[in-house]
Amino acid sequence: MLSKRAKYAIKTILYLCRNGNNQAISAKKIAEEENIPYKFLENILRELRQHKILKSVRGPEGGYILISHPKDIKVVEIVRIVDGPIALIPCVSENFYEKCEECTDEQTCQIRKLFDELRNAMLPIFNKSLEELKNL
Amino acid sequence: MLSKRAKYAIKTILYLCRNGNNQAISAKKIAEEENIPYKFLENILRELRQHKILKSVRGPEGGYILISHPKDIKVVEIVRIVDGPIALIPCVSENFYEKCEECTDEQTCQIRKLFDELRNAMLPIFNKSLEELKNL
DNA sequence: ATAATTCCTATCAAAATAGTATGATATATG
DNA sequence: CATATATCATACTATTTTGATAGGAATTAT
Repeated sequence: MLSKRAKYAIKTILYLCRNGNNQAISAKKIAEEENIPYKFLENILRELRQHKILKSVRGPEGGYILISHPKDIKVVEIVRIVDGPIALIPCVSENFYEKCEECTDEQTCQIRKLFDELRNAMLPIFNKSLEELKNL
Repeated sequence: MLSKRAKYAIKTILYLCRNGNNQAISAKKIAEEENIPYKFLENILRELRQHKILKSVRGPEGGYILISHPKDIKVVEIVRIVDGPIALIPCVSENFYEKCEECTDEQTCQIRKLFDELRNAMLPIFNKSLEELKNL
């Protein structure tokens, strides 16, 4: 399952997309409009800023602004930042690889092969840009 | 992520496949051979039995036997029994549908559209039979 | 009778998830 | 400069899910 954190993150970025990236939009406003718990959103926004998805402006009239154009932000980036791996088992993850404890031979593991296929099927969907998502 | 429960379940069924479905195989043996905690496995086996994936024989020389031929058992069945929905958000699940709390309009929700596409991309992979999985 | 097994319910511990609290820091504006 | 409005940072808490264990009852081949 996608975490609420990730869902909120995507919603937030979609919201920022819709509102142009000229002026900063405050966490408060995003929280109200998108129905996201304010303090929880703050955490998410900080994480997105630290990963250079958006930048912040402090003080009154401050808020958050997307760094890149929506066409250059992929859904997969957001999900990886917030939720971690796309793959459903860690031994087929590109970005968060981990060996399975009990697995004796990765090369012949049938479960691994299946979930590798699965990951490859999922990736093209996750690779869509926020621009494409907006126009779905 | 796939739960260990689901992974153990698939491994168990693959093990039963390999050993033919003539004679019952005990939980003890499966646990040892496949490195699954015995008591945890018992729970999983019971669930699979209750869902008619396998049948049990009690007493000495007892154990578990697959009910159907591996070609007639789909990975997706096992995952749904053990882990629940395939879809990453509940509002696009066929078998475990739930409305998203905050969503105002499902028809226009872009996140929903994306995860519906995702689910449709995942399904063909999950629909493989255990027989196919064995021969991957 | 015995031992090997499934069957069942309850319980537990650890980890992940979702959210809250508190307060420091920065800054536009009057 | 004072104030109000923001972000920034860390730590905490509550709830749910996951992974596993405990203890014993019921069944049955030998």
